[in-house]
Amino acid sequence: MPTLTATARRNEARETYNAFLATCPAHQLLARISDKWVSLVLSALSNGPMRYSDLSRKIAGASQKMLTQTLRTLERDGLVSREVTPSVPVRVDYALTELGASLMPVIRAVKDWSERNITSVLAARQSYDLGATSR
Amino acid sequence: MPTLTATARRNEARETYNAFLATCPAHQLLARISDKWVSLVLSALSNGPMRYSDLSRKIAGASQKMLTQTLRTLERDGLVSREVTPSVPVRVDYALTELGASLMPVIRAVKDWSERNITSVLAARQSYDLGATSR
DNA sequence: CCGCATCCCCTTCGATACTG
DNA sequence: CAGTATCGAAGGGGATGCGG
Repeated sequence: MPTLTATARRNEARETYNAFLATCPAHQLLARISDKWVSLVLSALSNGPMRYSDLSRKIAGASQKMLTQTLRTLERDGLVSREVTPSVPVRVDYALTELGASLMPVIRAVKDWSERNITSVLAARQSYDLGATSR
Repeated sequence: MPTLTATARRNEARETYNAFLATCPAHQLLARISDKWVSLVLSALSNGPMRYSDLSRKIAGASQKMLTQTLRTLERDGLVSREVTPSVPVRVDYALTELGASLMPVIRAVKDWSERNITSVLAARQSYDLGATSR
């Protein structure tokens, strides 16, 4: 049954490939920084440390849950630091670590490319969509 | 009822913010290139044009559906070109456009940063997870 | 003030089968 | 060879309420 073996081989190839992807540094980190809220949080913190509530106000689109979750993963990855002041009420300050700061130029590069080329992309989309309707 | 108005204001703030995000070039394009398969497809094509089946073999982890979908959006955004040769059987070639090629340095920058700093990130994770278990 | 836990929707993605 | 169509499972993310 050649069909079965072909399918089996495809599955095996996929597994192998995905295992490779899981250990690929570039891909892991791309996945991190491309998270919907990560770039916004890092950008906000690039101007200096902020309290949780400040971030919450600044990044109004994020739910509490997403903001906390994002900050946790960033802390875990050593990109931001978290300092708790056990006063009443509690105060928590977040700041970019050195590692986090070193990532900013990369984020800026993405941003720069985007702003330079967004018009081309938008034009391409319009032209593509036009072709679709006339078909 | 102050609670209600507070909630209402948060919702309004969120909507405004999300509307802003939807029109933000940097965010739109970050979302594009950060798609799981986009960087892989672009990297594969950076060595020269490839046929659909070649891409499918090279990027073994992607399902047919995802590969096609990815190629469609990239074509729509003007980052890759799609050329159909109506022979029997059909032959379709994909290639990077000039715009797509101009994006490669940015992708390379992300990759370079990742490879330089992955050890730091991994170390940070380990230390973070250690602290959690001992707590 | 900060954050965790629960519930629930709704999108996303893989598997499979079918067309030109 | 190069897709398209449909279905079902899985998980992201919001709303809400409680705890320190």
